[in-house]
Amino acid sequence: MFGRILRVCEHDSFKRLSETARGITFGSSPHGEVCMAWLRIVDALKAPVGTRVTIKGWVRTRRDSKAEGGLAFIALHDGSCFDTIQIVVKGTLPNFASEVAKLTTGCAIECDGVIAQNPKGGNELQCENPSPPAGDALRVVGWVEDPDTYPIQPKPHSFEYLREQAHLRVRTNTFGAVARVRHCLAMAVHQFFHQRGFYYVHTPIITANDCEGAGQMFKVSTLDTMRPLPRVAKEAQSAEAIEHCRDLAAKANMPPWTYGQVDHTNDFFGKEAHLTVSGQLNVETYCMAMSRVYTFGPTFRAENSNTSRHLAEFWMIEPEIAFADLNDDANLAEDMLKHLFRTVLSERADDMKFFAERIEKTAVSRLEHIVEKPFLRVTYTEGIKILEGAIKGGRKFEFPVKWGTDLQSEHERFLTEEHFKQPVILTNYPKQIKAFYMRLDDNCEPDRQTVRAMDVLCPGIGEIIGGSQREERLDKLDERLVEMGLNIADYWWYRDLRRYGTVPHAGFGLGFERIIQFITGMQNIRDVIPFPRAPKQAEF
RNA sequence: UCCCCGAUAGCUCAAUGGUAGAGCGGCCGGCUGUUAACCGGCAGGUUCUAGGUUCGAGUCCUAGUCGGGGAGCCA
Repeated sequence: MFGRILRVCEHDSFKRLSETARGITFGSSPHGEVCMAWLRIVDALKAPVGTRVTIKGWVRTRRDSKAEGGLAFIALHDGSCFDTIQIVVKGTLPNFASEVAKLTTGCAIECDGVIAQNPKGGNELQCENPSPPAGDALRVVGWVEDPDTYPIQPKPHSFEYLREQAHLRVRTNTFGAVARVRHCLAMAVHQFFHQRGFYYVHTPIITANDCEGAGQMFKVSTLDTMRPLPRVAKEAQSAEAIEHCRDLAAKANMPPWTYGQVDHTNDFFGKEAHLTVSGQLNVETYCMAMSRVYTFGPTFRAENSNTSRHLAEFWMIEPEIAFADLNDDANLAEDMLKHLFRTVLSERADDMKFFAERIEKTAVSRLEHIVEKPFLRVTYTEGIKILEGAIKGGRKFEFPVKWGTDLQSEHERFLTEEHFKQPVILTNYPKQIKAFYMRLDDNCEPDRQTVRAMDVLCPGIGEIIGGSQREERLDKLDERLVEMGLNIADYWWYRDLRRYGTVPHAGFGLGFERIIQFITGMQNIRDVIPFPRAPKQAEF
């Protein structure tokens, strides 16, 4: 009767249905029975014509026709792919006038029907009651209570507006596509490292190191800072007075002030604690035993940054490789980026096609272009020469170009967007503008000392990766700590790595949201993370 | 944090200091295997907040809040 039907017959288990639907095979049932399987839309769009299935999802649009005694066309999405499936509902359904005709954008429905060929090509679902009838073929699972004020309409919304509707914006095609691409990339990151023998290390989110030194940190404390602070007046500070103050504070779970400073001895960790700004220092310890490791987790920066490329909470990927130098590090970064690009092009072709059509014309073509040829590698010093040459040629920059100073955004963008027009790995920066743990280059001119650092610059985004070979020599590391005014004692366990079996090693940090931005062409970083955290922004 | 721009119907935007408008969406009707459908009608407003200038402020001034772009910090 139905030509081809599902071989499997599942009814009520969400999990079993989903698993079954993935590996479903189609063909004639030996018993001729009618089976109703819940298919995700991605599978329904590929199912053979005549297959009888159930589909569940949310209405994107509904249009009506008076033809054939009344028809309703519903575009349904369920997140399984970019495309919606069209449900064609016959006017003969008992609940057609009472329910189907009243469906609006956002309603949740499930419908039974038969896969059919759409006159314009592709699959659609003919929703009709089975014979004999066994309940309504289209069932409304959840109504939209007031269609007039439902925030997501079937029309282009501004990203700024949708940011204020972050709990609903994933129902739009853009944010659905971003969510699938984000997932695809996260899986591809793990796949890339796993295939190359890296171990995934869960570095801590809370840290009591005050030595991370990468900008402003969020404080983590259980002290009740809402209460008045017992404090000892400067002129009355005696040992007894301070002790008394500490007692009071300990009993009240308050942060006592002594000598004008918060005393954290009563705090949860007994010392000042923060949210991590990087897993690098911790993951280096695992690198010195496991050889190839990486972290992939949330990272927090309390900087008051209001830009399209910064978040207060973002996800960072930080590999660390032992017995390796800066060149190995750059190779790893290049291989990883190319793996991510290839994976997203093949696994999320539907979403990438959308980004290329509606968000950024070159979204697909530039990735295809990039994976085909090696990244350029240029030293900082060569980069400066190129910039100086451009200035001589009449190019104007707001900031001066001078060896020994950090490159400004405009300089980086000039190199990657105008001069090379492709990703560039810039290496060997002057030591005074880089972190203490980066390895000093050998054989430098005395007044032009550089470190084995690298930045990967991409058109449109700027710096997407920052990395370096680490200083593995204890004496050199200590010199750098002192030079930068850091307290050597605070770094005791990090220094131990250089005392016990030290080896050359290297690593980098990749901002996960920035790579998603680069791939999708989404201009604001707040639109590539589900619930962005930024200054004055933590509503959801 | 600094510089610039903005805030008007559910959404996107108009409106010379002088009666608050359109498109989309919603509702009603027409047409239609439609698919960002189309055609007609209806409803929908404390013009971000608080002050000020003016006979009169959506419009000008001051402050604030929020949003956007750029910069710094970085990933």
